[in-house]
Formats: sequence, C-alpha cells, structure tokens
Amino acid sequence: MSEHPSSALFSSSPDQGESYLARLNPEQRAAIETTDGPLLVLAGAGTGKTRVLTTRFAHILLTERAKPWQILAVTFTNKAAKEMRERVSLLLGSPAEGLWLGTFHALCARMLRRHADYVGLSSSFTILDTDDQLRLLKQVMTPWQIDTKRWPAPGILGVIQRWKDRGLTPERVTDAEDSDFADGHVRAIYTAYQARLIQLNACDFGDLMLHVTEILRTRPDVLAQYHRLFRYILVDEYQDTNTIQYLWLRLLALRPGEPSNICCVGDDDQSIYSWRGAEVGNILRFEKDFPGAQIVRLERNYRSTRHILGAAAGLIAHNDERLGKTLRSGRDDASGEKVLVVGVGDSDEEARDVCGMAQKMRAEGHSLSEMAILVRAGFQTRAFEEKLVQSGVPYRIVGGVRFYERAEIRDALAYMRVLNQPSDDLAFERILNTPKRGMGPAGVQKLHAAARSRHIPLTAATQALLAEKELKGKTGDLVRALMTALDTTRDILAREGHVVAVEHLLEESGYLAMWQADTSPEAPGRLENLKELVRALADFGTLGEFLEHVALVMEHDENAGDARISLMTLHGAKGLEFDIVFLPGWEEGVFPSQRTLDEGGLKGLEEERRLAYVGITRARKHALIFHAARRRIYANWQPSMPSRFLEELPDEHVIRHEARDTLHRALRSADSVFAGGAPLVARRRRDPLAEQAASFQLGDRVRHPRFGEGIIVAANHHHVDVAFENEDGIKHLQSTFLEKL
DNA sequence: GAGTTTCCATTTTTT
DNA sequence: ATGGAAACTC
Repeated sequence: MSEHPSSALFSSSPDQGESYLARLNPEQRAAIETTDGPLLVLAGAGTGKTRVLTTRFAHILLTERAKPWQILAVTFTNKAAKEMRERVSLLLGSPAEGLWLGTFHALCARMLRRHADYVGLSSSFTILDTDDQLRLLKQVMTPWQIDTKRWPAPGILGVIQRWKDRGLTPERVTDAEDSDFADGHVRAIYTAYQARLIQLNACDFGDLMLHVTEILRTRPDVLAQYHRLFRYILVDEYQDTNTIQYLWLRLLALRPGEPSNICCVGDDDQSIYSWRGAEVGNILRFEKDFPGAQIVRLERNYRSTRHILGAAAGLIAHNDERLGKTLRSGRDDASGEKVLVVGVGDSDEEARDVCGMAQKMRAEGHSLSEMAILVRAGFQTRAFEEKLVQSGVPYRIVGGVRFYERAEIRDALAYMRVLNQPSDDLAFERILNTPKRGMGPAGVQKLHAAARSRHIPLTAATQALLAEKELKGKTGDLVRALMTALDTTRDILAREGHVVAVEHLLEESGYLAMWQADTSPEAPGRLENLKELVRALADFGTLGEFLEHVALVMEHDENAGDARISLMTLHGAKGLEFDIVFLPGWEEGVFPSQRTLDEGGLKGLEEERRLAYVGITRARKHALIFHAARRRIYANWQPSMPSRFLEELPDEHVIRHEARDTLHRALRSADSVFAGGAPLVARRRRDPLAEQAASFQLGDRVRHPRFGEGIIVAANHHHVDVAFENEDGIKHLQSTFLEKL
C-alpha cells in the first residue's frame, strides 16, 4: 500500500492521476478499468483479489464516475468489509465515510430499517442471535408435538434457514418441499415462527435478506429508488452467495434502460460453503444472468512458491465442474521447497511431529505468527493443543467460542436489550431467572399466558402480576427486585449515560454477584469478559448503536499481539495466508470427510477437494501435509488410509516421507527437513520416550520452555510430574519437552 | 423448582 | 472421552 503516495491521487495531471494503476499487471488493470457493464473477475488464490477490488472502488471515485454513496460494495464477513474500508480510505487519502460498504446482512439491516413498515416491522426491530432463534422456535413448535428425537429443533431451524437462503417465504414453500421433514409440518411451523417474529418486532439473520428482497420485489418505487442510487455494485467472494443474495443483487443490478454495472469477484475453485446454502451455480451462470458480461481471469499468483502452486493446481485439476483457470507463478525467482507429505504411525505422533517441526522452524528464524495448523474438523484441534501446551509453543485457536457467544456475554447483552427495549420478550425471558429467582418453566408459562391474553409484552405482564399479587413469596420479591433494578437503571441511563447504567444494572440485578459467588475455575475469566464488554460499550454513543453492532458483528478483537502459531479449521483459514502451513489428517474418512462423501457424493468430493486446494494455497513458503496410519477417535483407535488427495498431488512438486524415522532424523539434524530423500531403513524402533523418561528421576531439577524450572515429583515410563517454581500446582508432562539441569 | 442422572451424538460457520 | 440436553427424582 505504501507504494502509492496518496497525494498523487488528487493530482489533475493524467499521468500522476493514474499512478495507483501503475504496479498492476494487465489482467488486474483490465479488472479495474472495465467499469461499465457486468464483469466477472475470476481471481485465483493469491492473485491480488482484494487489491483489485479496492483499487477498482477508488478508481470509480477518482474518475468521478460516481459519488461514494452511489457504490454498493458487498462482502461476506465483517473482517473483509473492514479491510476493504481501510484500504479504500488509504487509496483515497481520507476516511471512507457514508459508503454503502458492508456485509450482505449489515446492508440489508440498514435498508430494512428504512422500509420496515412494508413487512409489518417497526424500524427499531431487534436482530436475534442463534440462541434466541432456537428458543423461539421451540416455543412455537410445541403445538405440533413433533418427535424431537427424530426431528430436533436445530434441524427444523436448519430447514427453515435453508428455505430462507433460497428466498422462500412460507407461501412459496411447495408441498413437495415441505413433505421431506417432520411429517410435513415444517411449513406450518415456519409460518407460525414468522408470525411470532413480527409480533416480537424481531428478525433473524435470514429475514434481513428475505424481507428486503421481498420489498424490492413488490415495491417498484423502492426498487427504483435504489436503482437511481447505486450506479456501481461490487461483490466479493461471489462463489459463496446463496440464492437469496443472488436475487437481491440481481434486483439491484438490473436497472431498466441502464447498464448493469455489477462486478463480481470470486473463485469457483474456492467454493467451500455449499453446505450452508452457497450456490456455486451463481458464479458458473454469471454470463447467462448478466448478458454482455465480460470475464477477466487473474491467474498470476504472487503468494506461493512454484511447487506449492504446482501441487495445488495438480490437485484441483481432478475436479470436473470448473470454469477453468490455472495459477501461474507471478514471480521469476519462484523455486522454493517442495510440498512435504509425511506419513506417521498414529495421530499422537502426528501432533508431536507437527509441534516438533514448528519448534524447529521457529529455531530457524520463522515467526510463529507465520505458521498455521489447518485441520478439517474442530475435534482434531484438541490433540494439537495438548502437544502445544506441553512443549510450550504459544498458539491461538481461531474460531473457537467467540466473545459475543459466551454465556456471560449473552446474559449481559440480554440485560442491555431489556433496558433498551422493554418489549424484548426473548431477552427478558433469558434474564428473568439468571441469576436464579425461583422462576422455572411453570412460572414463565404463567407470565406468557398473562402477556398473551392482555396483548402486552412480558415485562408489562410481570409488572401486572406483581401488582395483582399473583406473583408473591420469595419468587415475587426477587422478581420485583429485578424490575426495580431495571427502573432505577432507566433513570441512570437518562442522566449518566449507558456505560454507568449498564454497570449499575449488572450490579443491582445480582448478575455480577452470581459470578462473584461462583467458585468454578472459569468464573474469574467470565468476570473479566464482562469488564471487557463494558469497556467496549464506551466506544459507542448509545446502547442501541452498541446492540446493533453486536448483533451484526459477532466478533471482538482480543489479545492479538504476540507471536503465536494459529490453529484453525480449513474453512476458517480461507482468505488468510502464512509462510508455513501444516495440514494434518489427510486420511480417507477424515479428509475427505466420510459424511460429506455419504451426503454429497461426487459433488461432496469435489467440495472437499476445493477445501484441500484452499488449504495448500494458504502457504507462501512451506506446505507440510500429514497422514497417520491409526487415529484415536473418541475412545478407541481406528486404522486409517491415506487420503486419495495425496495421490493426486503431482510427484514433481512433492517429497514423500512415508515413515517417521527419516523425519525424526531430519528433525534432529541441522539440515532442513525438506532435504529429504534419505533411504528408509525399516528397523524396529525403540521407544525414545520411554528411554528419556527413564533418565529422569525423582528430585531432578528440570527446565521447561514454557513453565521454567522445577523439580520432578513423580516419574513413570512416559510421563513425569513436575512442580515448577513459578507455576501453581503439579504439571503432568511428557518428558520429551524437559531439559535436565 | 432445582439438582442429579442418564443418554446421546459427534464437520465445516457467517451473519 | 466428553459435554450437553432431556428425563427423573427430591
């Protein structure tokens, strides 16, 4: 970015004025300068997609084709939206404000607040999280007496969401569609669920898209208004769009008598979200959908070495349904290491070797922040975590339980929601008995009944029942205390602002006391999280703004700082890149996943292969693939076969170490682990761990890379117990990571 | 209404 | 193995 001094952008001289285009290759330039008419940019991994997107945005503005608010720019994640905003600001040399730039959902929320009345909502509608959705659905579906063993509520919610993804309002669901699930009652449940949402003045995520699309479909005046407004549309990750997103884009893009200036950027080879409604078909059909569309292919990769690209290309070539695109190295010097494929005995060895190699690489001068372990499924992370902790390698898990999804955060948010909007029944229901106030399911039922018969929200019903002495005794006192706390907090909110008010409410309601009294080991962390939440609150002007942000941006920057190796799923790694990427678990059944194969057949296999392609292309310098002969799944060991994807990697780009002996020799030697090629000697292996452990004795002083110095207090053949000077309690460790003093 | 026990499933995830 | 949710008891 620094290569473009922003001052040049505002020069009137044509030469200088186009300096932001100077360092682009011809395809990138074409993608940016083809401003009018539909354009599909097929951007392979690492071909400068984000740069093209942001430069195109700036180009449209700088050539005065449109004002900032006349461009609609859509991304999938908040992270992508944020990055785009920052980079556009940088190109323009001033903060990019007043733009229609955001995620599909954030943009739809903004539109829906303007036209909420067309679908029976008021513009202050609440956006529900998954928790609320599920609780609401469970309430709504009771009359149907669904066998929740066979058809669990999350499954039904999934069906409804999938319908919403496809733009199907309840009326549009056909009989045939409905009959597949829960004895054909889902459409009826869906209808009731939607009605209840409207009653609550609430939306789920799907509704944001569905309602707005419905408005655009049925209100020509509203549609025309947006047609006049948006002259240019930019879409990121087009291969991930689902049907409703496609319909929404199409409605906005197809302007009568005007060109469709829609530019979609995507990569069909990186489509990995079909299981949640994404339609690869959208990108494959682009030319048909938007007549006169031009296509630009970005195939010059500036990220990875020649071998990494070769391996990835060889793999993805096995897919049939492709638009066709070949990644070429954009660099002349690109030689680099071959992709390393390592076969190990079992999943424990795999974790140990990955960990050991990460340490070796670190010793060779690579930062941990430039390394990642990418797994197929979440359950694989545990083994790696264990080994990383034992060996003292700092790591971070990406995509675990996120900040705003933690129980204590959701509770606190529910308190804020009730404060913000007393009619938010779902939030009220959540806080009513948290902490315990003697309100169980029966009590809640009573409140619901009262609220329904009087057509008032739950909070009002509660007040009424308290006044009428219908709620009394200990329960009544506790509930009254909650209502009083809410009332006094409203005064404080008006006088002293939202931060003080929220602090007061959490204190007075007894919510903080609940965690303070909690003796479980997580309690202090939860209190810490609550503090962090209050801190974040201060960044917003009002409670309402904060809640809107939280509903749409379910992420929160936490301790980014220091160098750690990243541990995440392949899905989570999309869009990221690292110098060194470890890819464990390449075994039949794990990767490709058996379940995907069973459910998705050949299409499923192709998606898994794309996932593998995404994994390999995350690596800039080194890609290391592992497979184990046995894997521990839950309790027991299961034999596993190498993944078919391994055979699909072209030999000229790969080194294969099919036994761990050579690998260990390489790990210990000063040579790079990639030097390889040493002939394997199949010799009976002694147990090196047992040998090492035996050399430790009770009372020995030892040093651990993470925990420091300590004394051995117990030892058996594989593990030792150590009391460290600077750590509480006794640590049970594998002796491999200890150094005898 | 709350605490205890048993049973069950267990890919991928954003908004 | 493990955690989460439904079922069961006090």
